[in-house]
Amino acid sequence: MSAVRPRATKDRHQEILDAAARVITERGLAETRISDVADAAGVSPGLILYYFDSKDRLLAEALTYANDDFFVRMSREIRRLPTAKEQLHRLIDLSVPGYLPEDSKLDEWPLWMEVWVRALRDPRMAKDREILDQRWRQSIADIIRAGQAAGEFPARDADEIALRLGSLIDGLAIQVIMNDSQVSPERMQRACMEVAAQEIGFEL
Amino acid sequence: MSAVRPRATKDRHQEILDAAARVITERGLAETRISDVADAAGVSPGLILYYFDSKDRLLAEALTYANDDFFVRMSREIRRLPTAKEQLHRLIDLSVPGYLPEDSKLDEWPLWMEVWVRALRDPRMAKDREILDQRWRQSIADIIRAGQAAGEFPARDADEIALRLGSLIDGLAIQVIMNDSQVSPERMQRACMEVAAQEIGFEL
DNA sequence: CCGACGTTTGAACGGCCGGTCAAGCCCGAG
DNA sequence: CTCGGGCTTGACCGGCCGTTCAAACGTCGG
Repeated sequence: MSAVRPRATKDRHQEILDAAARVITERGLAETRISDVADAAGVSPGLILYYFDSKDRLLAEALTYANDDFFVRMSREIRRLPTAKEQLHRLIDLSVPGYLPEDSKLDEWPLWMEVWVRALRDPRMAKDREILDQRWRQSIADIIRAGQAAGEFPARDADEIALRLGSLIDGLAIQVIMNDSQVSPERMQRACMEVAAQEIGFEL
Repeated sequence: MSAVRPRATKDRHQEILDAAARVITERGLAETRISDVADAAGVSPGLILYYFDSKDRLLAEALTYANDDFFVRMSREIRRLPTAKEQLHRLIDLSVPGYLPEDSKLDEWPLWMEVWVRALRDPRMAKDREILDQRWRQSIADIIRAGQAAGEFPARDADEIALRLGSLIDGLAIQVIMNDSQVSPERMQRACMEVAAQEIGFEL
């Protein structure tokens, strides 16, 4: 049946991408071998190269795929919440590494950092990174604008605030992920909420 | 003469570390080969391993060495300025990639990002990173405290502000370094100064 | 039951690169 | 001038890993 083959193929594709993302998360991009991915996916090494042109392409695809996936999940979850303030609160909580009890969800921050490093020299990855980052800022800005339109927040430059808040989250997340003894997840969460309240103009 | 040999040895050591830092900056940690460093230093590949135990050790040392060096240079330059406000201004300007006309000074941000990625799995590097990061926050906090003691700034929690400002700088620098079309060096500089003024409590 | 084709395997190849080493070089001491 | 010991070289080794490939497998259509 020709209708089942393409779907099976697509599944294999994604299975391998998932496995690759998992391996990269735990071993790091530089230490990830094709055979590691094969093991994680439960297939033979040869099959990896049957579905992907090269190791480099596979890893690059895995990085953007995983981050894109995280973003989609976050957006879907946030859209359910009624008020802008709650949405923002949730976005921050989801961004703090280790703050919420993760249900077997791989941490996206290490993958993000690999994207950064790779994007420095890989133009294709640089383009993907910029798109993902713009979406990230955009989604923050959209929440702020929605809150302003609903009268929740006073009128201010949403894009500028989104840039600052998003960058602050990035910078803090780096330290939290490194287990910095001075920057606990709780402290990061609090700092983000306070800055958000102050910049956007709402009460905590 | 036994007094001259140790100095020559130390020079060679540093020459190689410098060369390694340069190579890592332009090729990336993962793509840096021993022979690249040898070429950059103008010596033979064998000599690299005469001075360093292994490639891994060399690269790890080079990363912390270069970042430490940058930090020392920044501190020295800042200490010359008379007021806390000027010091802060200078610190921000120096932190914005590509904002000041660089005089043949290698950009430390790509090296920082390599440190982050490596620190995720290398405990020794993790320790060095935390120390460097603490110094970074500390130096911001010290400037703020000095300004408060001098009556330049109102009394607030200097450590908390330093954490926020430092993290904001990190997060913004990432995007600037990636040549993000929405985040120019000028925009980063302005955002940092405005946040600093607002958080610390001074007029621009 | 057969043939065909997409999928999967794992052995084998080949290049690359970290690390070793024996040999020379340089320079100062005696 | 000669000796000695660090310093430097570059050829070489060995293993690792990305990639290739021929063979096998399984499934579906006829």
